[in-house]
Amino acid sequence: MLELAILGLLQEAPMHGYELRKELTAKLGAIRAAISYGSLYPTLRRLQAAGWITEAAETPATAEEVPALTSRRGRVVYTITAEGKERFAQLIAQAGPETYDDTGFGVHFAFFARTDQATRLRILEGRRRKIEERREGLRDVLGRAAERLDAYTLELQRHGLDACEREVRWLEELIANERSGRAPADPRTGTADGRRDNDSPPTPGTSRTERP
Amino acid sequence: MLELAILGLLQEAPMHGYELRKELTAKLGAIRAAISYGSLYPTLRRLQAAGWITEAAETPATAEEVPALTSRRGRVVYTITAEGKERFAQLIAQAGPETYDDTGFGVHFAFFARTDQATRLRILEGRRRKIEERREGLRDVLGRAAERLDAYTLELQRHGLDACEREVRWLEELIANERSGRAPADPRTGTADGRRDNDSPPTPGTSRTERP
DNA sequence: ACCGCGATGTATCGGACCGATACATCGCAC
DNA sequence: GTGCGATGTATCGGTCCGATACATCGCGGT
Repeated sequence: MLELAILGLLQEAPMHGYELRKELTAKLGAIRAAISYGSLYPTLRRLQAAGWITEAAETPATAEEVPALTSRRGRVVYTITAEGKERFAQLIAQAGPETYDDTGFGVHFAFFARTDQATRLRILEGRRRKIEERREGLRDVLGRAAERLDAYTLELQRHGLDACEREVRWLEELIANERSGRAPADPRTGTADGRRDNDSPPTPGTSRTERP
Repeated sequence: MLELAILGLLQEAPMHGYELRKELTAKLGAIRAAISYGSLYPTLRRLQAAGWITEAAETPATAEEVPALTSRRGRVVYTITAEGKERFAQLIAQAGPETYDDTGFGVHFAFFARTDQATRLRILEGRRRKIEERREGLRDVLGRAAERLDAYTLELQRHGLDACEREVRWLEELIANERSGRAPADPRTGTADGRRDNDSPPTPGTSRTERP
């Protein structure tokens, strides 16, 4: 999963580790707390060994100019390679079971702007199916095994069930949006989106159900 | 986390691995998919080594009786020890930072029936604080960095923000419930904390906001 | 003039947990 | 009588996290 996220982010710009982590946190903040360096750096090493990215020590340009003064330590900048871009496309397109778990889905979704519509649809539907299964499991427990569990456990299940139902509804909206008419596209690619004010708003479903 | 969950479950009854996994899945179904045997068995071994639990091969009672016929393979039954119960109480009471992340909180909450009220309150408030921080982070991104992100990523953040707000509200209810007397509002169970077993722990709040 | 301190930055290590896999038994339906 | 799904125990490689260590930079306080 980290591999996919890194490849996706480096496609926007070369970055060094610290920066990468910040961008990762900003992009995936909704689904995971913060990527640990304990996973980030080994993964970067792995990607480099595989040839998907290259790492280059940041040179302060014209090394002749400023020899050792303010020596500009470290700062390894990572750049994605052509093979890396291929790898990213492949990872995006092929959907394993892990594509539909919480983290996997979140990462895939975060890069939907780089994903073709058919794949987007496939992933959204796969996710919906998975959440529906979880929902049924919770309903079963709440129905059949309710008296075996204490009130707190039951409340936890209810809260989880609620979250499932809500997510299914959210996914339904996204799927409907994806099917009828085109979807919100990355403004940078210029496709299907000129202004984003009130004309064919690219924002997916209006899931803003305000509290009464 | 697994350690805590196993200790908690074995306090209700001795079990063998397969059973333990099923109960674990039923109890924690709202927060994690299913515990892997790849974590369960090593953890059981670890707990046994530490003396928190004992394992005993299931004997078909009166081994003399039925010697080798239908030989009743395997089936190692795990039982919690007195030290294990102490360990459980200690783990429940002491709250580290991991107590407030998604999984940690879920597990702690699932055993609130075995947790004293002061600790419950502390955990609920810690969780609320953590979620509020996550919420602020998401608001920041949606406010400040909105134009740097594509529509899908933004939608993901919005959905996450929505979930945060919802959980904070849920926690508020639970906290209020926990504070004002012990036994909340649900079904009239009469005595709140009089009888101690697994019979009728204080039922948490009615967060059942039905959808029209 | 000096110092601390928080942000920036790279990196490793042990441990928790998962997914795949292997293997054996039981009851039951075909 | 045979396959097949549920029950049941167990290991292995790999991903990721949390703690930790260490170094530099710019800034404000004294």
